[in-house]
Order: sequence, then structure tokens, then C-alpha cells
Amino acid sequence: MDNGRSRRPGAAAQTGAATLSLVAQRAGVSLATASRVLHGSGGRVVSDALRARVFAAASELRYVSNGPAQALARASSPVVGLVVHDVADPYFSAIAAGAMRVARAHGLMVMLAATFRDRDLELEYLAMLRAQRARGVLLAGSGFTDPGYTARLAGQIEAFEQQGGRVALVGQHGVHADAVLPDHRGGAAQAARYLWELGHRRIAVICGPRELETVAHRLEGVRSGLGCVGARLPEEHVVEADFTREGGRAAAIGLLRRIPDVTAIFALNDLMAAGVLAAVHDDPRRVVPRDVSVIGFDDLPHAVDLHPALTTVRLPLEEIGERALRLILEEEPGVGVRTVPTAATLVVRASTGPARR
Amino acid sequence: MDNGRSRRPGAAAQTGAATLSLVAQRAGVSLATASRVLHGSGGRVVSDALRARVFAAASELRYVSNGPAQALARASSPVVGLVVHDVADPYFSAIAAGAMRVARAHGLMVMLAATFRDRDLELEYLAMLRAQRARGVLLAGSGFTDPGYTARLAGQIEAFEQQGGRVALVGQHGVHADAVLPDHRGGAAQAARYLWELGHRRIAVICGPRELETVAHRLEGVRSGLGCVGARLPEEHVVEADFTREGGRAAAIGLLRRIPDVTAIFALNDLMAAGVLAAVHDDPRRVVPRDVSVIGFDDLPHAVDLHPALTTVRLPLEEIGERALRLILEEEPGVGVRTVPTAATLVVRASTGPARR
DNA sequence: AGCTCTCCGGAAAGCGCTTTCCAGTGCGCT
DNA sequence: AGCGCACTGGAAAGCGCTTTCCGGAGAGCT
Repeated sequence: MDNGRSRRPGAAAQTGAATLSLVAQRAGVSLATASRVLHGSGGRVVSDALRARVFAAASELRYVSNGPAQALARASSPVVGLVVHDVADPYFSAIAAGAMRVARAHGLMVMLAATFRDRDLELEYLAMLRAQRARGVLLAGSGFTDPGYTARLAGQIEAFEQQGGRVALVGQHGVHADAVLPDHRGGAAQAARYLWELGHRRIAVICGPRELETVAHRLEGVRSGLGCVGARLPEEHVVEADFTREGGRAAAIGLLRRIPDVTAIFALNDLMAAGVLAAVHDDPRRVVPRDVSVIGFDDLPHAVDLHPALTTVRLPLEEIGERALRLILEEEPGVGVRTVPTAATLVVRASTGPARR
Repeated sequence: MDNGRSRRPGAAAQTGAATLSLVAQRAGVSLATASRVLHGSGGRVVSDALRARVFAAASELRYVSNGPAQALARASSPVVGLVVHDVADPYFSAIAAGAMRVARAHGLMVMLAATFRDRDLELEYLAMLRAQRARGVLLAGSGFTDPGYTARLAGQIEAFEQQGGRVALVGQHGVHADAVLPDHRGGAAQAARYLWELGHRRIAVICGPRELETVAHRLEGVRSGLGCVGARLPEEHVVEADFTREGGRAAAIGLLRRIPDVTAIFALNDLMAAGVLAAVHDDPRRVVPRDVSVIGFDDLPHAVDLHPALTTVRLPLEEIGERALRLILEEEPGVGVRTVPTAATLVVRASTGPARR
């Protein structure tokens, strides 16, 4: 009897993996029965005697089903994609943590893709995820305010959905899809007003690349917050830099030199704020918050350990990740797109104080 | 002509995905040719005319190949698994970032699994990754000093390898497999000696769960470092707590109350060290490093932003992640297991100083 | 006793792809 | 002219699984 050891066309090595039919054979049942016992979803019942034999055979052979084969036959695979800019960035790893918890609760695996803010790479990963027949994909990275990109993204999303997958976004992305929308504008406005109320009149903003939607929205928030109190943000008070600690530090150094009389610096994320704090520390003539107030955005876990503890705008990042994945896993694809607005709240700590007069 | 719209047995909905045969048909070539053009690896050449037609058809149909089907036919899928304790922990997200870069360079996707230090979950994920026919898996979480677990882990690893997959570890895990070995012992010994040389004689250690291999090794390092100078670490100077900021804070509060005359606290990771720093800050009678020196381990990115900037032992985390994945992706599975020892280096900052006399 | 149901097991037809053959073509060579 | 050869395209088998039928067996009814 042919035991299958003769090389057949197709298929590479993959020596020792037990197959279902091996299990079936060993248990003395048909392939169908083995399948029903081990993965059976379709309400079919198998007698206890056979069940037991199949389980025994499977565990003796250390059988695990062949995921790709299963995915092919079922036309669906137990994975969701998660696309971020950078896993090492605590902003994204917090979102990822939330999303992974939900995935776990659904018995799904997570394919993680890091784009490093490369638009093409993002699109490429989306296509790969589509190829993998991911059940859904969560785009957690900020979108770009770039019409060409937006159009291509919309194309990928459409293709993905047309294939039966679901897509969720964190942020708007200028695209028509289910999304969790952190209130970047509101949070930034609140922070700006807070600074104003503390008496700050010369406020500077250190922001990340403006092409990032997140940055654009936060900047708008600052403007509108200031607008509420009849003030405005002069363009030369806005410094653009890398959305990192180093970016923040360098920008702050330049800013303090260029406009020595600023009394408050709003860094548009906590990473940058940490850099700003470091820059001010290195300036012997200034102390936070006596001479300069510093405020951040995100409330990363270590904001509280900065010195002085950072006043910032909190975004419930893990929750955002959770909600976004829930959006595509737990709810039927309704008619329109659904959005989950998420509030940002000001957390006052020690890095802000009354403006020096 | 049957266009395939009639429901066939097998396969669920999966409406709109273009298949290769559709592409072939549209391009007026055979399935084989289409496959060769689009995924062709086997040195076969296809004429330019046909190539062009296939490409055109594919892009018109927005074709992406069916990953599971490909994986099945090729008996190999373009994914590697990455198992960590917790993505939100910067220690692991740094390792993950390194690993992902390497995966990207190899055109592989990464399946991320977070175990939250649950042994069973870890084993379960390993089985799932095996089911997915992952090409390799990187176990980045610390192992446990638990013989039962070790045996089961060894079983999973063996099954994985027997199936043609490769396994790499960060840390020993008490298991026979390729591994990157951070020098926990050496780093901790160095730090302990450093404290001793600063004149500290009452040194306390705040550690994570001792069942974690990482913790056990670091603790051993402290003991041996102290042993070198003829000192020893009294058991009551070791406090075990959660391997987190909060754990470190709580432990430090208790410790300072219980043994008020300690002059140095070695927290076995930076997260805990941040908590220790916070605890000391809240103690009006003590200042770091005047009254207590604090030292951490890992050198996470924000160690430098703690106050005072944290003296710690640096582990090149991203590099560790890179090396580990390289181990299984770029080198032939040699005869024995390979290990990559990785040095830990003391980074002196401001949280340590001469012992108060 | 004869009939219809309900159950449960198995055979087999796919899922979408890769890859091995095989066959046809046009070329250079003797 | 005749032969072998390199080259290119296609047919078809098979990867490991799911699921639809189908059929046999026992149960319940008249």
C-alpha cells in the first residue's frame, strides 16, 4: 500500500507533519469523521466511541490541523491584520495591546505590520494582508493628508472589503470606513485654552510632520482653542520636526533660541514633550514650569515619570485599539460606516504653571 | 458557460476574490502560465507577450494571490511567529521592532502573540503557529524556571522543528534550541560591583517573579558580583513583586519602611526602577542619589528621562530581536544549537552616587 | 410486519494554487 | 533534408482540508 512517501508533484519537503487522513486512518474512521471530531462546526454529531478514538489518534500523532489548508477549504482564516507605524513607539504598542486582547478573546491571531510611516509600504502590507485572506485589518497608524495616497488607500480598502474582509481605522484617513476617532482637535483645544487661562500669551507648538492627519488635527485644535479666547497662533510659533523625542529636543533648542520669550510649549505628542523637557533642562536659564510650561499629548505610561511630571492630554489608547477591533469583529457590517468618537481629556500634572510675568 | 457562480460544495461565501484561473482566462493563457508569470520561482521563462497580458489581466482584476492556497501548494507560508509576554512592555516592543525589521527584509509577515506570562497560553500559541505552518517562531518572552513547563515547551519545539519550522529563543528557557543569550548575570554582577565600589554596603534588590528565568539570572548575577568582593546579599534584602512600575513602587515603599538604612536599591528592570524612583520621590526624607542610589536594568528608551536619569544596565534590545530572527532565517540549521551571547553594559547616569556615610 | 424518519459514517468533489510532465515549435547542426 | 535540441506553453495531479450528498441502520409509528 502506498503510504504517501513517494514524492508527488506539488508541495515541498515539509516532512513530519501528521495529516488528518493519517489521524483518520489510525483511528479507523473516515476523513470526514476525523474532520468533524477535530474541527467540526457544522452541527453534526459523532458518536462518543469514534470521538474518543479520533482524539486519541490525534494526540498520539501530535496532530495540529494545517491552517492554510483549512483556510483554503473554509475560505476564511483566523487572522486579523494590525498595521502600525512603529511597534517600538509606545503610542502604537498600547493600541496594539488593546487590539490583541480582543483578538485573543475571539481566538484570532494577529499579523503585525510596521510601516515606519512609509505610505507605499502601508499599501503593500494591506495587499499582503488581503492575500492572506485576513478576516479584518486594523489600520492604527495615522493617515496622511495626501490626496494621491488617500485614493490608493481607498482602492485597497474597497478591494479588501469586496473580498469579504472588514477594515477599521484609528483616525479618519479621509476614507470611507469604520473608524475610532480620537478627539485630537478637542483635546488640543482644551490644552491650548488651559495654557491661555494660566496666563500664557506666547505659546509655541512643536509638532510632527504636518502631512500626518493626527498632527494636522491637533494643530487645528490648538488654533481653534486659541480662537475661542480671541487669540491666534502665529505661524512662526509652530515648529515642525520628527515625531520623536529627538525631534522634540532639537526643535525646542532651536525654538528657545529663536523666540526666547515663549512661556509655554505645546508638544504634539509625549515623545516630543520628553525631548522638550530635556532641552529645557539643559538650558541653565530656564526651569519648567517656572519659566516655560510644557504640555504633551497622548499620556503615555511614562509621562508621569518625566520631570516634572508631564501635563498632557490623555487618549485611552488601549481602549482605542480594543474598540477598533471590536468594530470589525463584533458588529455586523451595517449599511453606512460607523464611527466611535473617543474623548481626549486633559491631565494636569506638574509641567505647567502660571505664566511668568 | 459556467462562470462559477453556482454554489459548489466546500468553501464559504468569499464572493469577490479574483482567482488565478480567472486571470489566466482573461489573459488567454493557461493556469500554469499565469502562475509562472505572477509567482514564478522555478527558473521558467515566459515570453514577454504573454507576461504582459497576464500582468494586465491581473491588475485589471486587482488580483492578489490566495495566500493560504499558495501556502498549501508550496507547503510553506511566508510568516514567522513572534511570542512575547506583553507588547505594551517597551522591553518586548523593542525586541519586536528589531525582529520585524528582519522579517521585512525577508519579505515575511509577523504573527504576533502576547502571552501575558501565561505558560499555557504560550504553549497554545506555539501550537497555533505550528498549525499556521509558520516558517519559524521567535520566543522572546523570558522562560520559566518550572520543570513541567520546560518539558512541555521542549515537546512543542520539537514538534515545530520536526515539521520543518525553526525556533529561536531569547534567553535559555532550559531548552535545547538556537538562542540569543543576553548576559543577565554579567550585567547584574557588574551593576552590583559598581554599587559596592561606590561604597554601598546595604544594597537591596527589587525583583520580578523569581520563576522568570530572566529574574533568576539577574539575581544570580547580583549574588556573584557581590561575591567577587566578598560580600553577600541577605535574603531579606530581596523583595519580589510584579515586574512593572507599580510593582517596583509598592515594593520600594515597603522596603524603605522595613529596612530604612538601605543605601542602594537595584531594581531588576527599568520599569520597576521607575516605580522605585517614584516611591523615593514621595518620601520627604530621602533624595536620589544622595540618600539612596537606584539602578535599573534594560536601558529602555525613557530611562534617560527619569529623574534623576537612571543608571542602568543596557541590553541592545532591538539588536537582540534582530539577531534572534536572523538565527533562524539566515543560517542553515547546523548540527548543534547555536547561541549568540550578547553583552550587557553598565550605563552610569545620575541615579547612583557614593553611599552616604 | 411494513413503512417512514432520524442518525451517523463515508465517498468524493472541490477550495486556489504549484509543479511535473509532455508536446509542439523553430533552430542549428551534420 | 534530417536530426536533436533548447525553449515555451498547457494539462493535470496533488497539497490537506471542509462539506455535501448518499446510504445503511436502528427507532417509532400504524
